[in-house]
Amino acid sequence: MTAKADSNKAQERAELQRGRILDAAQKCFIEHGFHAASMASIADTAGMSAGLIYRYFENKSAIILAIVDRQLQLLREDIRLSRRIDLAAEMTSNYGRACSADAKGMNAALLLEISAEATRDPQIAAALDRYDVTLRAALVDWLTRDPEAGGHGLPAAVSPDRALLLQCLFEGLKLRETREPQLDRQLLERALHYIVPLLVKA
Amino acid sequence: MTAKADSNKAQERAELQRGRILDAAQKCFIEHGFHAASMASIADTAGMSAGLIYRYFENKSAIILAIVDRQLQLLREDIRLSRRIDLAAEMTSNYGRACSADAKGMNAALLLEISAEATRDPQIAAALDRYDVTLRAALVDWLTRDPEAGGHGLPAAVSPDRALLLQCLFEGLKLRETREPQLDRQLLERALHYIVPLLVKA
Amino acid sequence: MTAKADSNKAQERAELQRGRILDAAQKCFIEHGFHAASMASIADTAGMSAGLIYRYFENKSAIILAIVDRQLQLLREDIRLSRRIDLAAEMTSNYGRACSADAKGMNAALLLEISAEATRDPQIAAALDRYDVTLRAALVDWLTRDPEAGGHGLPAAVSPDRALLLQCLFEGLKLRETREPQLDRQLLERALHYIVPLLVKA
Amino acid sequence: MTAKADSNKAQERAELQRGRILDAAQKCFIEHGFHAASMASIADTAGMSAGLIYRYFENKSAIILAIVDRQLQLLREDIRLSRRIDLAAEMTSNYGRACSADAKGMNAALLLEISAEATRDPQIAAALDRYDVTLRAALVDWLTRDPEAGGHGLPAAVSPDRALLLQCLFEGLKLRETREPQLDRQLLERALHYIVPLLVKA
DNA sequence: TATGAATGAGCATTCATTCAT
DNA sequence: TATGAATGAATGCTCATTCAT
Repeated sequence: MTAKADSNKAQERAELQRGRILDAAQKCFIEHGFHAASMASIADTAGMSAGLIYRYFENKSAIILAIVDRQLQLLREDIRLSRRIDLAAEMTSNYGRACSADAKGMNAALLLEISAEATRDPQIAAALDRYDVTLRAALVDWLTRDPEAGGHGLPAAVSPDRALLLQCLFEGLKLRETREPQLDRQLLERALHYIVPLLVKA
Repeated sequence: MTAKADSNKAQERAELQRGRILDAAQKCFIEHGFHAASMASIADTAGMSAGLIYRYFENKSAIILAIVDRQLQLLREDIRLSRRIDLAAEMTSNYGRACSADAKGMNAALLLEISAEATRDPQIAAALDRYDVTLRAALVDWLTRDPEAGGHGLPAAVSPDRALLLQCLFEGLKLRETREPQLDRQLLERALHYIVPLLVKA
Repeated sequence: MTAKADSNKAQERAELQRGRILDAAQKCFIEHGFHAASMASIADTAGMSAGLIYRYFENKSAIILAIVDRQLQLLREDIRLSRRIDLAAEMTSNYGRACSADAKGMNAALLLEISAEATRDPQIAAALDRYDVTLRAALVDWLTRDPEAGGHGLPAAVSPDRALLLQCLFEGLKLRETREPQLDRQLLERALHYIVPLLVKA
Repeated sequence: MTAKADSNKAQERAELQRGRILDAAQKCFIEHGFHAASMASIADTAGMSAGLIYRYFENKSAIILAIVDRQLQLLREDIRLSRRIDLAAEMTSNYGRACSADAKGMNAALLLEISAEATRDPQIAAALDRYDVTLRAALVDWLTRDPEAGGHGLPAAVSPDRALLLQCLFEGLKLRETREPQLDRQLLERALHYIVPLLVKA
């Protein structure tokens, strides 16, 4: 089964290369923005020739889209709603994480770039929309579900309001991350510990 | 004093031209983003030649900066905190206003573009920061001030927390505008009428 | 009427520039072929920057198409069928004219390039087809028309055959031009003076 | 003699591979032209890797040259002049044959491509010239030779004229094939049956 | 003041060719 | 023998900016 093993190895390597490219691209996109980042700079950052990138991605748009998908996945994981958690504490500890230009990890600046680009690129808008819809549904479910099932037992009529507010708060906080990465954590924690309980309780 | 009159007239005209250019630029920036919008398209939209723009602005960056300044001014005027207003109602009615590509009025997409650009351009970051600081101070003052003076009489220890939350809410709402311009206003109003009082009351 | 005069002058200049570009392009296309000729080489030959070409032509294809149109126009003028002419003598004297890489004038090598490209590019094929149809119709008319009207009075049933043969001979001769530009003119004249009369006579 | 046998086998295999490559290349050249056809597409069509091609051909030019040689060989075989044949009928039945993109058989589009390229590439021009000279000599011989020896017994002074005309007719017809592959065969046959006898008879 | 022709650097992308495996 | 990853130069094209008019 050498052939099969070889094919596996090749695919593995391909996936590795795609990863290298995406990491580099993310760095560049954060540093310069989607449009201002050049393929040359991405190639340079990835330590490969510009031409090689096109073996792994059809074009620049495909890279952007892949980054968007990866970021939205991370964003989704940013809020874990399986059980009754201390959302305020979680949001506080998430604040500013990966705000620097590291390649992996959800990045606030990138969310802005994505959101801005979504107002023009329908594909990105669609990806964001998919994310929005799933997240909102998960929030509503989490708020409505019985406390014994890890939910908050809110009346179904109220949950959508609260879900919307939570989402706005969450995104407003992400935006703020880019402006005040050094924001006082105690202030933040106090504020969130005041408002979040009021949002998840009847 | 013909000379002085002429000079006044000239300056007036110059200011008018700058306005035309900024209006056109804003339209283009909203439609294509800062980097993708070309000077040619701005000139075209403004109904003048590309070369002429350079008589009024040193380069494209200068236009971007001027747009940022103008937008922040508008944003500042968007929230009037002189007296106790129904903030929830105001925020609801503001939602989606000027979301279309008209030149005047704060535009949500443009705020995103500006915020994204601020993570790279120090001058824009500084402008945003100036705006942030003023707004936060005004909020804190408004929350702390005596009710008789149009404030909410919150304890000075609490106001900063609430001000931060209000700002996050504002901005999260702005971001949401770009994603769900058709959001149900009744849902939005209900949600805001729930949360805003919790933020401005002790 | 300075405005009108200026506009005229500008258009005149634009037409002049287009001409310069087409001349340069033709030279390059003859020398390297449609695909191998680079925009840079065309710009260089035309003595202008590459970017400027795009003010006058949308893209490379548009230049190729313009060249094709110009060449077919010249080809059309190569055969004048208004009266009974000595076609053999005319074809002989046309042979090899403008075979060198000069910019103006029908060029045999370019006809080959055009014909080859027509097998792939539908727009070029359409242009060639238009040319073919008009030429064939003109030939048929010329052959069928009454001798008193400058025609050859051939029966209508025969003219299409002869027109086809004349066209093949004409194009075969063009192809030969590229292979034997130094072909003995006396040999050519003798041959044509033998066959052409047999083609235009009943 | 295992070594010798092995060597024979190897050479045989090499020749086979070269054939595969040429067939694929021809298909690609017809479809896209010499310059627009990529080595990758040739490799793909041949069902092998791009790198392997370079074991059998030094570079792309070498492939083009090999194709030219092979095509001229086929063209040479296309016209059998050993005996008095019905040339008109043969030309008619040949018309449009192999016009499709099959690998074997002379292809009209490819002849155009070759002829066009010959105006630039001296090696291709030389190959074409060799072909021209042989064909012309064969035609002259065929026309001059005694009818009893399968010729047409034309005076030696006339044969060169007729040979030239025949060649122009052949090639003009090849060019026409690319433009009117659906040309009415009856029209064509009638036309050729009129002109060919005039060319081979005194 | 105003134009728009002109430039030149930069962009995304392609492709013949090489080479480690 | 055969692969296909990798390179690097070249290509068509765009665009901020300048400048003669």
